[in-house]
Amino acid sequence: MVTVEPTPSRLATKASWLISQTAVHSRRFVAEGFTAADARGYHYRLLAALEEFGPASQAELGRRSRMDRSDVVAAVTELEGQGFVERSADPTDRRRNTVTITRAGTQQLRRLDRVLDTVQDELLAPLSATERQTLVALLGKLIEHHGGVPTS
Amino acid sequence: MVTVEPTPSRLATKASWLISQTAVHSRRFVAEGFTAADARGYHYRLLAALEEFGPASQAELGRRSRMDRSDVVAAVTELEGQGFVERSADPTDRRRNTVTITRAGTQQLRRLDRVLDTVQDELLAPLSATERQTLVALLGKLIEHHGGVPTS
DNA sequence: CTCCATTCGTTGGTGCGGCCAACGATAGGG
DNA sequence: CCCTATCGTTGGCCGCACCAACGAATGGAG
Repeated sequence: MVTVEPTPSRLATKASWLISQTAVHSRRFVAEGFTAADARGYHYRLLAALEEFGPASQAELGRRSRMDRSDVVAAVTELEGQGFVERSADPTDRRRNTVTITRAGTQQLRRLDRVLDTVQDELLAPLSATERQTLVALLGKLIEHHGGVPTS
Repeated sequence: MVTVEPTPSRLATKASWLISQTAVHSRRFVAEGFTAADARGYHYRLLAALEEFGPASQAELGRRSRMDRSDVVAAVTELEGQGFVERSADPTDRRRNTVTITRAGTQQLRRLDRVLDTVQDELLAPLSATERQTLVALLGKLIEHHGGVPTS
């Protein structure tokens, strides 16, 4: 069956645009939920990395969560101010700061996790469960290919 | 069959992160190709809208290409400086500027189109033709749902 | 015909995410 | 011991998206 579509607006054929545009919507949703929790994307990424892989130096954190060292500085400072992480001097290497997630930080992480789950539902609303899985799988494949996820 | 995966790194389960991250890669590719052509994302969107729907006022252009009026001003000014569009006073409404794409502008659009096709291939490299179609379809569905594409 | 609300172009500013250059301090291998 | 690499930090830049406000112009209601 050939359905005549209303001209797919050339943009709609460009994956790069589709992805960027979807990211815009996603960011909007995330921003809404996160500002309510007084957090930003970087915060979640740092907290998640800390919980998954344990305390680490800031440089190491940057590698794990794919952030620039300088951005880690700012984010850690903010998280520290909120009491979600602690900076301590690394005794074995005085160049390093060991960053540790606090109890409150773990709680914040849980909070943000819930926010992201809500976002998930809003963002993927028009997709069936199967489609959602497919989308996540495809995107995962892409990211895996392009530099991959910090998995160790 | 149960394959033991290396712990999907909680981030990899968050669609919002997957999308944002994929967008980052996409943006990087696009930026590479576009800076070579001395263009930016906004430029493509404007040129594409102009070619598809014809000359329009800046406000109208903003609606078509989902940009803020103020950003349209800047982008049109740049495109005008490059000779890709022309600003002319609308005789029927002196508030409006009628923006028209030039011959050179159309050529630039073709150029950028080719760039985006190249980006497409790099970005979607790990996906089969079928998977690419699926991905595009799913993303299209999402965008359609959230505000949709400027199709008229 | 006179108001009033609306639209348009424009200016200027905000925020996030991502990046780069440079610095002083420290570590560590040749 | 020197040289290179790493670490934290500062300061800056870019792209994209968005908002507030302004004067100029429009158009409809009374």
